[in-house]
Amino acid sequence: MSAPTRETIIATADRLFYERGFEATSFANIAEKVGISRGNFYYHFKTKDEILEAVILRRLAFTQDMLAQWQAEGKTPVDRIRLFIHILVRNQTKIMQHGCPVGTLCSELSKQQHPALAHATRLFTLFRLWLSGQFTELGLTERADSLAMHLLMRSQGVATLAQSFQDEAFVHEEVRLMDNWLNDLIDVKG
Amino acid sequence: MSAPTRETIIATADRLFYERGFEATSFANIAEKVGISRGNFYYHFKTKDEILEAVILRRLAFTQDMLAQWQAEGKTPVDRIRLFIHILVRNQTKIMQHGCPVGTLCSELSKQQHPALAHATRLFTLFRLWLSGQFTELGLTERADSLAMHLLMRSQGVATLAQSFQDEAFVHEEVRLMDNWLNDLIDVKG
DNA sequence: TAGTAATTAGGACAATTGACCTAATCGGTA
DNA sequence: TACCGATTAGGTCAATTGTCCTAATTACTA
Repeated sequence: MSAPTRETIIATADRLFYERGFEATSFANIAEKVGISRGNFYYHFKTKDEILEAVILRRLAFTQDMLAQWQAEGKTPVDRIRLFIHILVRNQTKIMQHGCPVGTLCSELSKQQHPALAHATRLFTLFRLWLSGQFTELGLTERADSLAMHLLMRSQGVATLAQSFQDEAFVHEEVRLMDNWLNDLIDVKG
Repeated sequence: MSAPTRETIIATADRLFYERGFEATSFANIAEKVGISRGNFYYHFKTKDEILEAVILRRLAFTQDMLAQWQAEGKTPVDRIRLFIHILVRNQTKIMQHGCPVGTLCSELSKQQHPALAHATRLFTLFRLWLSGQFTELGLTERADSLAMHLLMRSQGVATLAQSFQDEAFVHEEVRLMDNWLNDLIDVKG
């Protein structure tokens, strides 16, 4: 199996699924962007679900790498949680254009009642468990999972409204509120 | 023009767009559900964008009616804001199945760079202005719009995660937190 | 060099899409 | 009754979809 070609296909599909959505992206679209024939494409992936599966696996791997990097980069749990919060600012342009890669994919798969929804939700779970670990480390063991879900919820809400309203100031304001929320959380604790 | 047929088509399209998404719903799907021929359908709506426009207008009208009813039903601004918060519980089943009707539509139209996105966003704006009015009435004039966006953001986030995780308890917990948030807001003020 | 497996290209397939057309039928009016 | 516009049904159109097949080409090995 030719790793480069296959990897290029997955990377391109990943980008197109994010920018246009899964259903709206066709085999022809991907093949064209990659610069190969549809026949060649079919040699690597028999069905559309198969390429979707590969894209999700790729995203899972990339997400795990990113979380591992945050784990090394942030000196304290609070620093690390802030790294999560600030993806909204770092990826602001893309989020305002296409929303959150995880949220929009899950939403689409859910509507289509697609069996891969469970796999896609695993992406959320990665963040959930990682965030929950940070809160546990802060001594908020019992509330850790709820707090993780709460932060996930807020980032999803910001992404959705940012995509609709195209309002840059709103994103910054909500990120500021999340920072304050985090500060209050450790103030009360300490 | 036959109002009943046309209205039935719009209502059916509205439901299908919500359940399956706009792109994933075809003329044939709608016509079949309504029980008319595709030719008849085309008599009422020339293009797919035309039926989308009609659906958005219908939703705008229904939303305005709902907000007017809340305005009459809630005795205080706080009561009215709570009516908004608790749609998450009242429509929980549908939200867990298909997400928020407004958020998922805007998200899809944004990905397709569909010109009707601006119209769909008007749905958000209706809620935004109405909520902002309630906060203003509470004396929080300067922060009113930010607070409105904040509540919209939270309801969107809850809807997205509820759709992905299918977690009923999470929805109730976040609604409780929103209630507390509202209480704190008026405590600080008073 | 010869041969074999991996890879690629190009086309074909049935099904479905949005769009369009024409003929039939309906309802109310003159 | 005769007429006419409003409504409906059914069929057609080119384009695109996911899927599949076969032949050519490449890369590697004996």
